[in-house]
Amino acid sequence: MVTMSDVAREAGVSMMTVSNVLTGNKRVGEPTRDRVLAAVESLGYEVNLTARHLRAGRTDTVALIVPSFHDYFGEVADRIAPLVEAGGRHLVVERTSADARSEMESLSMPRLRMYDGVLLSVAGLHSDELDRVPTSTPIVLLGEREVPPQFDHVRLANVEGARLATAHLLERGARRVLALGASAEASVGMESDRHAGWAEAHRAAGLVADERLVTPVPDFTSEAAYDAVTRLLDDGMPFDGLFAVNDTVAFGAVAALAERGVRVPHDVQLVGFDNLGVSRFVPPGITSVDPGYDVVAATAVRLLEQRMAGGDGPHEHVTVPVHLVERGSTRA
Amino acid sequence: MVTMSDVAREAGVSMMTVSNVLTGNKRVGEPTRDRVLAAVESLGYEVNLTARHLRAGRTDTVALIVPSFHDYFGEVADRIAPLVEAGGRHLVVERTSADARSEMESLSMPRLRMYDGVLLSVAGLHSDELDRVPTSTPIVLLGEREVPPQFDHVRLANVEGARLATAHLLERGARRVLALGASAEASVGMESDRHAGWAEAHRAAGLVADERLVTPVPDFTSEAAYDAVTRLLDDGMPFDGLFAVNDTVAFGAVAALAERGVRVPHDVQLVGFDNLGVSRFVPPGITSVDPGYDVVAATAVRLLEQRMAGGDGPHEHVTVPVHLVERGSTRA
DNA sequence: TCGGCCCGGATTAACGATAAACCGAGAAGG
DNA sequence: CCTTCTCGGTTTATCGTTAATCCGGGCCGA
Repeated sequence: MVTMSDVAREAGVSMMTVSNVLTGNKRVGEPTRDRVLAAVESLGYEVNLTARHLRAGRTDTVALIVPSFHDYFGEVADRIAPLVEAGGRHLVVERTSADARSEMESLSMPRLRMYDGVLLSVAGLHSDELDRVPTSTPIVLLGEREVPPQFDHVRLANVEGARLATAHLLERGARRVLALGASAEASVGMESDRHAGWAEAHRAAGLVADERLVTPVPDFTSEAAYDAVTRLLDDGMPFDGLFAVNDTVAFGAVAALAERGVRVPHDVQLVGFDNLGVSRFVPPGITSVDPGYDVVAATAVRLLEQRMAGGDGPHEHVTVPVHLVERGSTRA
Repeated sequence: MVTMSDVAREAGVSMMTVSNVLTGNKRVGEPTRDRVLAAVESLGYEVNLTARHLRAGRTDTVALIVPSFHDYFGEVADRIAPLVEAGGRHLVVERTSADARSEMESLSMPRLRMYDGVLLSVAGLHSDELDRVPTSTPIVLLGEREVPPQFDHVRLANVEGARLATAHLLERGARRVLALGASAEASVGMESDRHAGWAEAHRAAGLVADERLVTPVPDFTSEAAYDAVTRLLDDGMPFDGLFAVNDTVAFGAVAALAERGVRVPHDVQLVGFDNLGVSRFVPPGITSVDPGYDVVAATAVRLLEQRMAGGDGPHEHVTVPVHLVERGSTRA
């Protein structure tokens, strides 16, 4: 492997001069620079980033750690990447399994220290587990779980989004609104927040929410949602509105309804959450709560860059506003 | 920052002993090990991976480089991750923009050298550009473009898949099959291969493919597909079958057809390609060519691990077989 | 009883780069 | 004419690990 000292010898200069030419950290005379570049070219030299990182103490790299590359996380990742690059850093994405053990492992200090900063999408971890995550590397948390105060945190307006969605259904005349994937029991997190919003919308409309309409969806997959809705239809459970806690769940519901001949929005109106790219194209177009991806991404990156720049102000906990995007799955 | 030498001092041993305890590379006596571990614990020491990498010459990390985190690439990434982990290495995902400049940059030797191996999904690069990519790091290419022979390469049976899809449509009675997103002109790559399969199926059935049914879709987005199909319908272009070069494109088509009141599969039968997770749930269920994600992932990882293990056999160019998954968008 | 070996551990020497200090020579300034 | 800069470059000292070697002593077989 050709090293910087080979280049230095070839060009008849010191290693520092080669380094300076390559990084541009100090001025180097024109003729010398040319000799160095020629030597680099002829030897095919490429800097060893690992060595640079060790010496410089920076990696110029930010990690985004997500539970999967799908759906919501894919959308977020695609938006975060250019922002990080704009800050002159490189983005890499790592995946945790959704389970806490592996998530904890991804958070092992050795790995985190490889990055100048980390955006961590918290899926499986509880607040007290996060408490033990070391904080010497700047970290910004994303996601709907409760987190300890010593982290910056970006979350969605979950309760508000669910309320918007449900209120929209009620306004359009739905009276029995399924809360698909929601849960009153989950101690804290997306599913309980969205349950709360669902309930709140009912109260605000002077209606009583029927808790029997709260239907769990294991792992929030389309498959599980499909199964759950199919079972409800077979059991004859009456409903004329459906709030899905996310669009992935909504897709399963749409398929189940279509197969049973239940028309959307004629018989059942439906609203999802996340406004995935594909949701607009799933007939009849899924009305969905848009999480403001660009704002989520921009906020997360801004917070992280503040920390990486050495900012040590109080930790921010930002709730990003959401808005409803109306499509064909609810009546005009 | 607490280093290994701090631990060594605290435990009253040499740094090498600490290193050996931590890596397990050499046997260390029970009492000594305990003292070391106690010191590690009490000081909160964590190994510096950057330093380890520099010294050891390995990073135990594999990079998967993809054009975006969406769709096909998300599916592949989710399957590759566990396989790489199973090999005792860590996976990170990097994104290139689809454009060649940025893709070339991601391929800069310095970055590639940070990894023990690289899985590169080739989107924007031409064969002669790839020719200039240095090969000192083991690389396996994924994707449908033509690639130079000095790389291992995993691709799909594109022509065969397109043929399968089109033949299925013809068999089910379709006579004017749109080739949405295909192109006879693209010198080489996914869109021309799939065009070839479309044409081949017609020949095999003794039919003449009407080239006017070949409709380009810029960037292969759902939006562009929606626009293209809408325009065709408005122009009164007759067709009763639709082969979409991928499911993302198919989604756009489905939405356009639904909005214009064209029934699937009654008026137009439709087949996609990629069999994305959501395709099953988009009413009426998208018949799609399944690329055998698990095989793609397993093959790519196997080839890469062979190279990383020092294998220097001839470079393999594997074409993964595909199969058709029938759903409601084509007749039974 | 003695040479050879194994074991647990310490010493030495990098891995490949950069920060910081240093230095000679010409230019600028008083 | 001497001091003080600035410029262009070199020297020195690590960054935090681990591979390779070395070493003392107990144990073994002959």
